[in-house]
Amino acid sequence: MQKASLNILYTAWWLKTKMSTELKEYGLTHEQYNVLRILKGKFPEQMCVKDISCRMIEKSSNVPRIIDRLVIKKLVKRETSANDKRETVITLTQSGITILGATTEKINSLMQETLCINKNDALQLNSLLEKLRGNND
Amino acid sequence: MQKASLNILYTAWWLKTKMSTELKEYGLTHEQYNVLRILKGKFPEQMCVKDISCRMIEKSSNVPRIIDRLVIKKLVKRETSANDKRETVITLTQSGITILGATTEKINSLMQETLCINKNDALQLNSLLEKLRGNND
DNA sequence: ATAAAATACATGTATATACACTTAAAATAA
DNA sequence: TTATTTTAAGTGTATATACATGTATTTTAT
Repeated sequence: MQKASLNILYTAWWLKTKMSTELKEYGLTHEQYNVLRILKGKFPEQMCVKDISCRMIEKSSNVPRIIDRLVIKKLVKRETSANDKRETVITLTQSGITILGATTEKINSLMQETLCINKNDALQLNSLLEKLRGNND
Repeated sequence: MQKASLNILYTAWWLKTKMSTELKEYGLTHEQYNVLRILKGKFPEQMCVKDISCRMIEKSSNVPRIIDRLVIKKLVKRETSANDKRETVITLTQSGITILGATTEKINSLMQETLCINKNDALQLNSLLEKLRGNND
């Protein structure tokens, strides 16, 4: 059980490292990539910061600051919402869509090549991880 | 496969968060706790920074700076090695041993209480994770 | 023995995490 | 309507990650 925990933590680091290596080629961090992917999921709709936050893998991510960097690179646009002036709505730019397409392809083939896992194993792994967390969230 | 990756990343974050909550009570971060545990593994022998580094879960951890904080809290002692003046040898202090004992107990019972996994599942999970990484490291 | 290469650690920088606090705006209560 | 509470986002701080660079020491090659 101790070992399983260490194994999960290590594997997560291993995965992140592999992915980050690919992403670096496009000047993206793993977290910036996540935000872009979340935005893509709703595109062409806009999303507010809160909605992005609650879809992040790491729930304590500081999304406003990740967006700062994406704005600098002109991969997203940030505007105050018209309906609710507290909200900031984020939109993927054309440039963001393009870079996301290229990186997603890279990441997918990385997965195909380096993850030694078949469909059954993946299903079993998912169910074990969910069981471990007690399916509480 | 995509889902399995996200599941691993999420579960690692979930685990870290649970552990950090316990550790905070003792003013330790997850990474500081890891360093203390690694030192404990060799105690009463000393360890140099390099040997600690290569035992860290996240291999890119910046161990000198984690040690900075442990030194400030007087949980470890840092000295230049007599044999090789390039090396810095780190020793657990009595205070470090005490705090590590208390936190390890806390962490262990946290694991017992919150991880819904039995021996067989743990073994299976370990083998799936190792398979996924291709047993390359 | 001296020069070159390698090693161990420290340090600098950009980004991220974790969490507290601030501010503006909206929702609710009085 | 006005006051209070809640919400959304931004900002500040400490710590960590990822990686490049610097510096002292040791090893190796010449």
